[in-house]
Amino acid sequence: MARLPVYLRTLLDVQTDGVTTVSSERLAELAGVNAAKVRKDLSYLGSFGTRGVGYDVDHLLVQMSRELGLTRDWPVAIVGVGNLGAALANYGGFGDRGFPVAALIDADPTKVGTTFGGHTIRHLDDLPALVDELGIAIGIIATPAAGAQEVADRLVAAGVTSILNFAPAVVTVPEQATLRKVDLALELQVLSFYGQRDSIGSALREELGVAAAAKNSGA
Amino acid sequence: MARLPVYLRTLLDVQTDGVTTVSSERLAELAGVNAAKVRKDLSYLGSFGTRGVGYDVDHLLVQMSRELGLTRDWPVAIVGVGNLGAALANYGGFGDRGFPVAALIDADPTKVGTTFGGHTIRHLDDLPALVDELGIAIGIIATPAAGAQEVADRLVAAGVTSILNFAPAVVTVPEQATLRKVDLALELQVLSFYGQRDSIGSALREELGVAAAAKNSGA
DNA sequence: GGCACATTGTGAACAAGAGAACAAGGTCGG
DNA sequence: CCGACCTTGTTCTCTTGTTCACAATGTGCC
Repeated sequence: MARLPVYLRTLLDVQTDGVTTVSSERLAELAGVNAAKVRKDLSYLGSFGTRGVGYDVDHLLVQMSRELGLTRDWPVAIVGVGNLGAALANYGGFGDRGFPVAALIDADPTKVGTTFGGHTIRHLDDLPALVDELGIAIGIIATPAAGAQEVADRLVAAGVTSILNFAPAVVTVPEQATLRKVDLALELQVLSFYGQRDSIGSALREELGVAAAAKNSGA
Repeated sequence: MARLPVYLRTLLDVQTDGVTTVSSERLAELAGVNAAKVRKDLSYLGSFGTRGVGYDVDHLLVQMSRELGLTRDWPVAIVGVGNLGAALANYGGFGDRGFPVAALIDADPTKVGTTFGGHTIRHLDDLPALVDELGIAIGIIATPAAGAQEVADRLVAAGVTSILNFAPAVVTVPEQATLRKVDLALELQVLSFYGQRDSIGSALREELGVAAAAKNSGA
């Protein structure tokens, strides 16, 4: 379930506020979803709520962290140290949350060996060794679109079965692996789609208003 | 439909290869989806295919660009010039695709006035003026979680109705606005969830195998 | 100790989305 | 000009996910 992390974050927030129990309704409000959905999602992990009272925040956090596999660190390798890869490597938000950047990888020989953000950039060919050595669990693809599929194949071959793809390309992986994608251009295009609809909406309202009037007067 | 941009990119690829017509089946294969879904999605924009032949790539691209509102540029404002915001500002992938970064905005007085990547950072209070002046159509929230909701409110108040939220927080906007979110930590947590399941899978197989054997021998 | 109240957990209706199958319609070869 | 073939557009079915509603159940008060 992709909603568990949202609940987790919400629970951490209320925990910080000193709250010890929370009802499904309150949690739903804070997480921006339906209360029934919250209860169903939580019941999927087992029954940890007390009827009449709600859920114990600490207990729920423990269970949820365990379910999400957040009781350990998951070392991440970033493949492709271009603009985006460098940005992600610099972005501190990963390590804080249990996903330390353990390796930077590129295929460009002029980049390999240089240091960036405390990491020496390694060559893509070293991937299997790095996986063994550092226990890489997750691979982030930040290459141009053209190289994405090959990188994914190599990651899987090296034993990395969790992949996050930032490249604007369709990538497929064998069933044993998990692939998620973040496509920034796609998000913007979807926004532009809605923006477009809204703006032509206002423009068309007049025109259609006129057309409708004409049609009415015509009929 | 969030799949249109994927089709668009795929069509651009095949166009580059000199292909002039494409069947729904081929398009589906390249886009990684079902052929029936492709036909249904495309028919939603009107009937542009020719039976027995397929879709004309150029024609489809024109129609699709229009539908997605990509016939014009959509100036983007990035709010929050921390690690992530700076990374996004540096990332060239936006401008190329019709989403030029028109403004960098922050609330921190020590950042306001400094220049980054060719843009002078402006204060959040200037937002309405910037929207008028530069025609900002899309706002990107790259602030810490705590400030995200306020920024969203201000964006909407200034007339920006398309918002992309990178902050790890639940943000709500009025119905007239469109909000999409990209949550990097969430993506990693989902991956860790699957990774966890797989690894406990192998660990549990033994244990459950033992347990099952014990149960069998006991019965 | 029992009763009213609050809240969970779940079953059942409902809506949305995906996939398969088929009819309509156009193209190309003869 | 006609027929075989190919591909679209659409309908129908099925699955999946969401929401509603209610019974089960624990808590605190009297």
